[in-house]
Amino acid sequence: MDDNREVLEKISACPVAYALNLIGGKWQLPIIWALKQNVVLRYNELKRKVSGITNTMLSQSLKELEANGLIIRVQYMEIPPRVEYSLTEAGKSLLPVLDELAKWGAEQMERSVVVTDRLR
Amino acid sequence: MDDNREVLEKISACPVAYALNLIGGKWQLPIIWALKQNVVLRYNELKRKVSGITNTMLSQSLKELEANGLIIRVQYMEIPPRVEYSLTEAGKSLLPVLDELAKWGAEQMERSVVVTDRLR
DNA sequence: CTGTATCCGCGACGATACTG
DNA sequence: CAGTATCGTCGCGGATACAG
Repeated sequence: MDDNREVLEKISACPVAYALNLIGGKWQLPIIWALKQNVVLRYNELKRKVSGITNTMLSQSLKELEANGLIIRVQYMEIPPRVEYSLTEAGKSLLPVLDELAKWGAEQMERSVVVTDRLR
Repeated sequence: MDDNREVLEKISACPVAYALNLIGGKWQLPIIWALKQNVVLRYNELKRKVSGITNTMLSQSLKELEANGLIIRVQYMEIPPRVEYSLTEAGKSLLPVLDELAKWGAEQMERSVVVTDRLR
């Protein structure tokens, strides 16, 4: 808990770092993107929409996003099980920012056709 | 070169991914942030401003940023050597977006004081 | 002063199998 | 259907030494 405070103080220095902490992971944005288009998605639907993601990563990323208050997980007590994911208000509030970033990205794409790389 | 096209098409699907490709590295934003404050910085000045960065990473990140057209490297033929880094127009055009992201990050910080984590 | 070269540890991530 | 458990690998990034 004291560790946490230290870390927080470090991050406080830069809200951007904090933001990247929430959505900087490899799959966070793809997931949010999918939820933007579809509003509500089940686990397997997400797995299909977010191309290339594995169970491990999807499950883990969803947990992080939920813990950070960006998505909501609703579980129905049925058989077979059904779980639905959607964006919280906080999650939705990110969308305009994402659009800004996308706009900038698009501008950059026009400028230089060559990617230097860092494609994980 | 054909590889590159393939990759580009993949990234084209999402300008955000393209953007993160340019500035999603661990040190890209800290470096840009430093250059925002100081306009022009020498190698060792950057190393001091960007706390925690190593030679390997600074050098590498600078190369990527330059190759992507976000910063300019000016080398003076003197002894001892002097090299100055600064933002290009493209680099500066990122700053408003960064501010937006920072604003969002700040909002999120207020909402939840607890970081779930993903602190690289 | 401004980097490059080398070596290496560790954590992110993936594949696969399995469970409630 | 919706995940968890386990294990392996891969490469990012750090430390250190050295070069122009």
